[in-house]
Amino acid sequence: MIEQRLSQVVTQAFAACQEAGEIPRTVVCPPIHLERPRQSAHGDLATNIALVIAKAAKRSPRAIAEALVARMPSDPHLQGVSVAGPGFINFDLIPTWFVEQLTEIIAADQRYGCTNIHQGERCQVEFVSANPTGPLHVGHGRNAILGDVLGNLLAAVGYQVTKEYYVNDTGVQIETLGRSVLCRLRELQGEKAAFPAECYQGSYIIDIAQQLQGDGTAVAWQTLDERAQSLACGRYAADRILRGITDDLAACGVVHDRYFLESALHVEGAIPVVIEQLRHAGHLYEQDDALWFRSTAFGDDKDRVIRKSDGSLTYFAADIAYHARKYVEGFSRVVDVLGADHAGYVPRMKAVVAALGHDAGSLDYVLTQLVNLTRGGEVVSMSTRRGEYETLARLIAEVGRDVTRYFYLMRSHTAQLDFDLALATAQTLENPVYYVQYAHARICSIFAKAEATGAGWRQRDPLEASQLDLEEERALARLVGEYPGLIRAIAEELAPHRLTVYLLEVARTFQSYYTRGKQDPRYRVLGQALPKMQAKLSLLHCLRIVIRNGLGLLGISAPERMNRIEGDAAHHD
RNA sequence: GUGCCCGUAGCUCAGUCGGAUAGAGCACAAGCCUUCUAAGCUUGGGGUCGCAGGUUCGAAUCCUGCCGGGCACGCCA
Repeated sequence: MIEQRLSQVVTQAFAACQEAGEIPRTVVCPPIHLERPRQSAHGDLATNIALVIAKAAKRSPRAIAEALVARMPSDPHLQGVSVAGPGFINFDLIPTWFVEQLTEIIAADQRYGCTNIHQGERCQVEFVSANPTGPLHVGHGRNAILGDVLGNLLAAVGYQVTKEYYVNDTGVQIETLGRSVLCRLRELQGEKAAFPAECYQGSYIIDIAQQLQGDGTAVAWQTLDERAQSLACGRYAADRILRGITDDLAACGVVHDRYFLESALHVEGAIPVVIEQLRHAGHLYEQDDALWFRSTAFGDDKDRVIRKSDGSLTYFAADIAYHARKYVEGFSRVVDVLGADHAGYVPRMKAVVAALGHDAGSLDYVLTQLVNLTRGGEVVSMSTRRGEYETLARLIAEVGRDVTRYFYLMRSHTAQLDFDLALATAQTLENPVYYVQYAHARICSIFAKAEATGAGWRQRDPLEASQLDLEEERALARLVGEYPGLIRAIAEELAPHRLTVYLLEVARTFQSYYTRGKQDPRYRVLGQALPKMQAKLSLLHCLRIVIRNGLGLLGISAPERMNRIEGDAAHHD
């Protein structure tokens, strides 16, 4: 907030310098980058603009900085501006600069951090989209949580977001699924045959076969021929598995707005239509009896087959129609969250979007790297074939929703993630998610106490700036003021892990401040003269808002009290 | 072989658009509870930012080449 204000001040100074001929008119004013210097001696905020434009302006950075400072309009929040080092401009703020900001935070409340910069734009986030041939495993979990939070973040900057799951409910894999179930069914009926190696080996297939037999469905299908039975089994199993997936996702707090079935594309006849469209635009050609899409014209490594020489369509063909449909539906921005093993798919899909006449930049791919699930240092196998993998459902049951989500979000999605179950469960006391939640609970507890003593927080009272005179309080105020800018940046970069880093810093700064109250009464909130307590409570309320809203975007609860965990008693010996 | 991701403290990882003396947690060492939750806090040790060049006022960050780990390279999905 203060950053916006100061960047305007700098922009005005820049314009004034150009007016005065101190900066050539050919130099474009870059985005003003204001940062919090590591050392307090370097002011409250600093900008490097003079260093950035020095070369283009053909003047020394220091000279430019001096000129900018000389022509800088005054601002009531500034008490000093200086040029330092190679040409940084350091800003010293008046001690009470943050008061308006706190007032604004309290007024914005639940909406604090949300902006409307993308108002009126529709965005679709497609994620999970796992084939309904088996339960979700921990790799899908990362995709699910990341996609869910990206959706929340994009909504926070104004997009009208739709969270979507694309279901491949046709094709080879569903046929294999049907055959797998049918084979297990035959086994249950006493037939003796080796279970095919290419079929799904997991025990859930047997469960489905048992259910089929148990509810009499299998009997009704006995009049059908082999292929029809297999197809029926496939549909039945896919439907059941998809329902299981939906349940597992719900257990993680992930709910999609829509499940879009691939079969719907076939029913609509959407694929021939989009093929015609591409052919018309000259992006297709026939070769070796197959139909090709000239994706190399848009930067792909090689052209891609849409219709195989045997006349059948590729998976890619359906996906083209699916993506074309997204734009027809009115989404101006599309985000697909995929596993990194599908990275090779990105150039051809962007090529499709471009070939259809859209900006390829409107389609973003977020690729999640591998998740290594370990338990006490040992890698847990995730082979679907052998059916030994660790399911997401089991992870949630064992670790819990909040911890699971936080762990997935803690690391950049561009890096592989080691998810240590032993750490997530056994070391709950040092778990960062509890640390952040605890900060929230502690603040709530202080408010409850204030209420109980009859001197509760009165929101309507004006905040008296002079009452917040501690350095730590200014640091906290500055931190919560950075929140909206951070959300904007994170939504732009599609990098939610930065929010966990930020929340941890907020929690840490608060915990440190809080604990000083044990020794130093000035740091205590309760028991102060009324105006001071009111001011401190207002600050704490802002902290509470930021933690609550931040955790909310992450889909993690912000409890008002934390129940003690067994084993903590050791600390009191 | 080609493309993408990763390499930062003993371990797990942050590090924004190139910025001032590279950070946190865990682990280790020493302290702090009559008071708003000690699930906490304070202090300390610990670094060839994989290696070598380059770009420039300045590089963990950008470029090139290597080394190491992962993933992908189909008329499969």
